[in-house]
Amino acid sequence: MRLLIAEDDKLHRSFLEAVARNTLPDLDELTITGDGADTIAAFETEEYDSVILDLQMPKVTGVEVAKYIWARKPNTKILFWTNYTEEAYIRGITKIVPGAAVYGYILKSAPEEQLKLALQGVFVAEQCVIDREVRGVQQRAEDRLSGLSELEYEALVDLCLGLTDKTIAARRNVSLRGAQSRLQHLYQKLGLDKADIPLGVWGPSFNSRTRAISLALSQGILNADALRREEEDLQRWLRDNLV
Amino acid sequence: MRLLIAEDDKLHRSFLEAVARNTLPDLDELTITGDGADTIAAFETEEYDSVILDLQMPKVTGVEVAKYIWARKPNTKILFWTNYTEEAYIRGITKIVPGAAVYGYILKSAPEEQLKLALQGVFVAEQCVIDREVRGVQQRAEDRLSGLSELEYEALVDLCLGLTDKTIAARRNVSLRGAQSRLQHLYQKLGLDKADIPLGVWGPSFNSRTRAISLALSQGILNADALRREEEDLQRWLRDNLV
DNA sequence: AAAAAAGCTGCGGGATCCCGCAACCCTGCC
DNA sequence: GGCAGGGTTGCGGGATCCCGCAGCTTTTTT
Repeated sequence: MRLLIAEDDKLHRSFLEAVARNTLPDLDELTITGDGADTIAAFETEEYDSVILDLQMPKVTGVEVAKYIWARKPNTKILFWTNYTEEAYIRGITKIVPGAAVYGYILKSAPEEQLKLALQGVFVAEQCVIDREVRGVQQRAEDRLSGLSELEYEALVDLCLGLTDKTIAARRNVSLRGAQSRLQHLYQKLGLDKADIPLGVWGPSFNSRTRAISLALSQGILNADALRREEEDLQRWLRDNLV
Repeated sequence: MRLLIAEDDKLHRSFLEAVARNTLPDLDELTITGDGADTIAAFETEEYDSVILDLQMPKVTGVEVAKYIWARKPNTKILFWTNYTEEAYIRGITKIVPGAAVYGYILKSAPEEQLKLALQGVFVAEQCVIDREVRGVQQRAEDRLSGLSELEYEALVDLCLGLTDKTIAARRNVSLRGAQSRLQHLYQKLGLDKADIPLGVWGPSFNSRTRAISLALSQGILNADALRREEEDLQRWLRDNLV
């Protein structure tokens, strides 16, 4: 068994190494990398069947690394190991996980015992091991009443990047009204129409557009990391469409 | 010497404990807490002259804890120990540090050697020890050309919370035009007028209001944590001003 | 004391946003 | 076939936002 560990915090790194070494008896080879780019580089020169991935790494996210890995070797077993249960990450992962891949999702705050179980479950028994909390978020995201549809999520991203309605329309290939319509649905889903809005005497207290961002952030649907990644996509698109 | 360590990640917790124990010879008492509320509780029952604070803790931030501590015992020595150099935190801290307090600011990513030096510097020699990187951010924030003034920062916060111009005006006790004027300056400072904006054929690509949020987040002027705290202030204000 | 800088304010107007209404696709289902 | 549901589109209008211009006060600088 050949294991690759990608984690930028050195403490967690050595901790993971220690636990892996005495939980996985048939560990032949172990490599450790500190950021996304290194991880991909390592994966290019060597063969690994198992990977532990920290999601928030400088420059290249864990999600992107996973995407890269699965694009090449879809049967690589990946254990995601992260701090928070941000919906943005979970959404990103469930979008790229190939049909019958083996993977796990565990929180850094989980007790060591759980980590050991996850290691064995994913890498030895080849099961999917998803943390309870994470599973909860996943459920909610799939629920089409409380969760956002893919279209609404796209709209949210564009909104948070600071685009105008017109630009959103152009980017997503819909009419102006179409873009506005998506935003409208987004507002509803986020609960912007609800009594959530305490009307003062000065009319409505909130600006839907910016309030939507605020809500999305506080509910963990989006985070700064995810936004940074989306910003790059946007810049690429802008370059290609300057006309 | 009585030391209090507040840190939610258990790995970092034990690491800190180990380093503190063999760097500070005259350590009489050592308490460790895992979140902000506990920290404050501990501080209420016992006396401590030195504290190590993680900034991002669940519920009550390190900044708030520091505020509490310094409000009672201004000569408590505090070492802030955190992951990132978010301007929001730095701004929060420099706002509450009492005149001649002894404190330090060090990054989790710093080598162990630096941590040891900081421990001794702050707790023994009673110097202020500020990490280079952090110092850089601090400088820029104080620079009135690149940094935001307190007023502009307030406007940014209100903007990010999703308020309308009208509500901002009411909250900050200025006229409607006054609020808009602040926003206008904010946009300038953030570089929203610059060539940063690649005009497509569809006119301007960005909505100033939302783009400002995007920029502020990506530049680390604000973060989700800081916003959550501000949201609470806002809710309080809303309650008091429903007329 | 004079000059400069920073901030607040009213006015006005063009651009943008938000959204109800109605019509028109599709797709899937009875 | 019929029919409901999700998504898109055009139209129209009221609310909001953005900002230049000009005048005012306050603070800081010279």
